[in-house]
Amino acid sequence: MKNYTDTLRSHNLKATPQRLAITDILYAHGHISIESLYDVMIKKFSSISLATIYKNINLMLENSFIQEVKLPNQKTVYELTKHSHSHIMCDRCGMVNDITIDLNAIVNTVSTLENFEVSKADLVLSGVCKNCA
Amino acid sequence: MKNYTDTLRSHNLKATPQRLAITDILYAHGHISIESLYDVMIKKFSSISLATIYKNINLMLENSFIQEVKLPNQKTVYELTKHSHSHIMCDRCGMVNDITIDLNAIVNTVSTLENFEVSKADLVLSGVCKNCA
DNA sequence: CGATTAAAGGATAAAAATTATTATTCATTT
DNA sequence: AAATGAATAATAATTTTTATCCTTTAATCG
Ligand SMILES: [Mn+2]
Ligand SMILES: [Mn+2]
Ligand SMILES: [Zn+2]
Ligand SMILES: [Zn+2]
Repeated sequence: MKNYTDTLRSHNLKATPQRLAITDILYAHGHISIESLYDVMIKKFSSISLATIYKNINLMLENSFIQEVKLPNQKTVYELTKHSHSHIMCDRCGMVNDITIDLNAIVNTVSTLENFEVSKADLVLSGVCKNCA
Repeated sequence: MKNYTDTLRSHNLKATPQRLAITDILYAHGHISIESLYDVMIKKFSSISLATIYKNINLMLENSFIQEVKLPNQKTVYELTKHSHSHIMCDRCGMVNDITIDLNAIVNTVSTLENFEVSKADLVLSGVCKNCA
């Protein structure tokens, strides 16, 4: 398991046990909601406050250490920041996975056609995963 | 201005003045948040309850009369259900506009490559609009 | 129409989610 | 090891959303 101490520090975040745990959990789960994160954290830190979760998640968001993924009909999930990518989400089991798609063609089309300077593309494809099919 | 009485009824919703107003506002604004919707409604119905807004929005969502659009870093907005489309959102002024893009190629690629049965694609391109550029 | 009835609205309380405050504890620097 | 600024836990406060209860009203039918 990777040690995120230096990564946290490089984002101007002190490497506390709680933050290292949050990071490990994000790494292990890929995508996780505040609620689930708290459920996992409380097992390691029996007296952790939900406010600590929120504060850290918000701080990490501000520092772009993590990013949020808003999903249709489901709670927002968070993940460690990685290369730009899209998501598939299963309506049956709730699974969320990364997918890498080239959206350049679309971005270029919109840029010129709409005269809109695109800086980010958030795409979520929902449907039924292979396990649930 | 279109009269939505029959449209509401066809979705099994009684055509009350409040609902007709909500519908008109959605039509006029295109995309609107709960908060803004309430601000506009209170001008017409000085004693309307925020709960009525929520109840109606949730009902209309269930009946697919309207749909919600989740946006990065901004509050969820709602719009009248129309043909499937994507959105551009300006990070400066908050503008949200519809765009029509053919995502079939992408959907097909993902379907086969990931063995995932796609039923919906939610795409939001954020950046800077022409007015703010 | 005018009565009937199921549904909707308004007021309000309650619950859930998020943010703010503050004393205490801890990570980092010296 | 001590100092210090930041993070945590506990808690309160705020915001957002849903539930309840009673009144009002839209739709139906004679
Ligand atoms: Mn992801
Ligand atoms: Mn739209
Ligand atoms: Zn599934
Ligand atoms: Zn703009």
